[in-house]
Amino acid sequence: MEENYRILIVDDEKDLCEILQFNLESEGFIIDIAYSGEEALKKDIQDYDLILLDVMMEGVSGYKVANTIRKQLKISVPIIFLTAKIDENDVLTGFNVGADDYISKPFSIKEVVARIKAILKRGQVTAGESNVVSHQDLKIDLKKKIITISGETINLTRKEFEILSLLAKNKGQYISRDEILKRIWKDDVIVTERNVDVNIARLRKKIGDYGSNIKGKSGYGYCFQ
Amino acid sequence: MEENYRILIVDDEKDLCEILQFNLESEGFIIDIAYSGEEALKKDIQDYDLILLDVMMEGVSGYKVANTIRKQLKISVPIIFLTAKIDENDVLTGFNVGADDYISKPFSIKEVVARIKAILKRGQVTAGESNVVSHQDLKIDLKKKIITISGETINLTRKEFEILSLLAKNKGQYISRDEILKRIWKDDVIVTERNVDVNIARLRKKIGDYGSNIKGKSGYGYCFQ
DNA sequence: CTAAAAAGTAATCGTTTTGTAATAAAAATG
DNA sequence: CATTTTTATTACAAAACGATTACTTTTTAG
Repeated sequence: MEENYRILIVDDEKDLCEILQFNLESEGFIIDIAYSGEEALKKDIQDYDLILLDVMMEGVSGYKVANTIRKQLKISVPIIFLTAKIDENDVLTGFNVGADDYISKPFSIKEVVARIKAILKRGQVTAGESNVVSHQDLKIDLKKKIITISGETINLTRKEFEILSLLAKNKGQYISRDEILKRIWKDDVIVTERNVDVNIARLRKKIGDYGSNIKGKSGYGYCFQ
Repeated sequence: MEENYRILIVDDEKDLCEILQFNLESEGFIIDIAYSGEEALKKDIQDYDLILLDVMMEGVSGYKVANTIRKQLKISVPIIFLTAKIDENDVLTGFNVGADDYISKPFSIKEVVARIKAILKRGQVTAGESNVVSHQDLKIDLKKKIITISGETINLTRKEFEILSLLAKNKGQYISRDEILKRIWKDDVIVTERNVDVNIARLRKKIGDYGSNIKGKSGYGYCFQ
């Protein structure tokens, strides 16, 4: 594991934190610690590659932290829950807030390391593949989230970018407004389908000549070609 | 999992649906939900890569849904049954109607995800490519919802496309107007049977020479041959 | 806290699709 | 073969759909 992954440990048991820190650091990870939920949320979550999160903490619980990270901060960093509970219901709650794994205390350090590596590896594979979609002079860098036309950067908003990416990734195929909403807006908020239209219009304007590459067809949706 | 697989969850337990939805979405799947068998059959089954189907539902049961998908709609999308029953007989019935897997409640989310991935991986070859029905030079891409004649795209409206697909999927078989209405118009609106005629006429015109492949027979309905 | 940017809403207008009804043509029936 | 029933076609009307605009709310960043 050559890359130096950053891991945030969130647990109010100081001793446990230190044991984890020591072992994970000797595995080459960069460790940061928060001793409470409140403290964790003050960190720049974006900066970490993985979070080890204790479920049972005074004040803001681990579930609450995870929920905030997912629903409010909208960060998809992998989360591994640490818990003393072994109840099936808890496992469900954990997954409910988007946990990537669930380790019950007491656990062996080996196990924790193995799971962390498994998850980080999993993310790497998908990260590795090509992340630039291009069509003639229009290039979409899916990872950097920028598009360029003849090398010149076009300033798109997040939604505009997502829509263009989605359409470009499915070149030649019509995608319904409903599907676009489902895939880009998820169900964070309930918005009208007109919203898609409006964003398409803004997008078309911004990408100039390429605007006409986005076709709309009654009853089918939009298509990039 | 880079490709965005679409999964339809059919279950009348709303909570369970949501847990599944949340977790599968965080795995990168695109989720759609139907809270009953009836609702499921109104969806465009063709659009999904996999269906998670509860067996025990009020009204139209999971078995019935699966049966309709296989026998009537003639769609070979993978189906995973979800069930509280652990009776061996039920397992048999499930596989009988073409289930690809069978998961008993209560199940862990992990298990569900693992099985879904296994099935999608298995069917990778077919899942990626689009489902095409062809007759000589006329090709109907059921997923992209496009028809081409000698490679040239023919512009069909949604209803026209649906009718042609239905007839082509049941090549050589007469389908009554009543049946066509039931399958394509569902019971959204009540329209006269003449409507079918009109759409057939429009369709025939658009597909040129192939128009004569759509036969009408008094008292029987229409047939593509 | 304020200003700018982004996202969302609503209203309007033009277009496409769909539905209906009238009529002509074809098929079935006796 | 005449009559009734069913089907095909056409023209038109209604409804649904989509693009665009102006405006409001929300979010972001300084």
